[in-house]
Amino acid sequence: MTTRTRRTEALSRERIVDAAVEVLDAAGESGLTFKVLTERLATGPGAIYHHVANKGELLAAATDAVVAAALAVEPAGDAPRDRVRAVALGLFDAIDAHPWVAGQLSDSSWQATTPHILENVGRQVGALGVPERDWFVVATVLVQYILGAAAQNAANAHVVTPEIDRTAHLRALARTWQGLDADDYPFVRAVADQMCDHDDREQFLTGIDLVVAGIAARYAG
Amino acid sequence: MTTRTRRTEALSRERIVDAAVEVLDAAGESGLTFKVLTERLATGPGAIYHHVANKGELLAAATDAVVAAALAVEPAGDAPRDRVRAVALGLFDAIDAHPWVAGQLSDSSWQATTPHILENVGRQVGALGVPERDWFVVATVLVQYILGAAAQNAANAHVVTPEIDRTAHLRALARTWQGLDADDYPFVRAVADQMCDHDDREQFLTGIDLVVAGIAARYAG
DNA sequence: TCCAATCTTGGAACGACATTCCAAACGTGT
DNA sequence: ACACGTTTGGAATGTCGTTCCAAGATTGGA
Repeated sequence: MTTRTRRTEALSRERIVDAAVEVLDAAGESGLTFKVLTERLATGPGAIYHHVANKGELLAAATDAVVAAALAVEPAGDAPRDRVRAVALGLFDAIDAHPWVAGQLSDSSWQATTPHILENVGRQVGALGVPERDWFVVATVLVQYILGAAAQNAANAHVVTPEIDRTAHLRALARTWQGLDADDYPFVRAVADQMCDHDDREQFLTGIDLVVAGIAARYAG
Repeated sequence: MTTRTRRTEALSRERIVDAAVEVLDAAGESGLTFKVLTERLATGPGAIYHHVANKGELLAAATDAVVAAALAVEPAGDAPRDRVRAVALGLFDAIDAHPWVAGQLSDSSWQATTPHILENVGRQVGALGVPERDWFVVATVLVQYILGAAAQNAANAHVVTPEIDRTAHLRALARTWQGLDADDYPFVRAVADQMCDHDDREQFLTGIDLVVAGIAARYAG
């Protein structure tokens, strides 16, 4: 027999990443420091650095853990449109629940996760009637929209922690938009009220449907 | 007369933001420190803090400056589709030239720039045949795709500074994708070659066309 | 069972950073 | 010429990521 148990549960890369995710969820990206991590794991910095190269790698691993969990659930539904929606919503909700993930999307180190996402989205693309030579372009466009919309939603949601404040915040923002210069911002002033009433998830799904409709239109018989 | 000239050109918020943009372009987000900023402006930290609240505000102001410059050019062309493409490409190229902007998109402090972008994109939406009650949803979807695609492109481009390395890097990445598990990643393996040959700008425009096509399909006749 | 080789741990120390504080220098209005 | 508010720049502070090293724990072989 090789290893049984230790006095305290053994420190491992997985345990460190799990703790990092919990800290990030609770305190955001700026809340993840080696100080709180050592306190939570009851150890020292040196021990952590023995399992993780640096903070960037830790952030990337945490991001990967969240994304992998979101992609683990099989998309339900028969129609390719429904399956695309399911995968997209899974990612959207994951980033909404872990807003710090959005900040990692523009960092290059996380790009190891890209194939994982592309695979899950891409599988639905073929069923959508797209010829194989356009698979990459179409799947990538979908991924770009999904991650872009999720990231911006996370940025908006980041402002208001308590759920109740959302309405008040949107109302205040709408007033700001209404107060913009009438010559410079006619469009923004016109849609200020719509912004106030919109639902983030519904809006996201509308975007997915729009892109899917564009794909269907282009590759229709 | 109030102020004429000083020994050295007076320090101002604008001069600080301009210097910050130059440093960010040259050294990236991690390269912008108060040390290099004080050296470049030949002053001390206290002087800078008298014009700027903190580093976050400075980053937001730099982002705003870049975005505002990109939106300043009037979109040419008659067809709404061409005008949408012009605005989108302007933002895409701006973020491509200043990759650090992508990292700010998921930060909430920059959101003061959102109306500016939404206005320029939204103006084209009405001409696309979208009824006024859907203006906000459709315009927002477009903005989300534009910023999401540009951000991911910036993340990819960030890896390779010299232009020549791009081909080699893509080829190596394609080999990695080919080597993935055949059962878990059939789609990614199938599109690895397409990924290798694609052009970023062209791919981006295809995405724009796809979304515009979806809009046209939904609101046709 | 004991020993040496190796892996793992955690605390101390370091350099870089954002930010604050303050005293001197500057310009303005009287 | 004088007093007052503004602007400046350097010194000082606390936090952070990271490195280093000596002690502790574990493993495989004699």
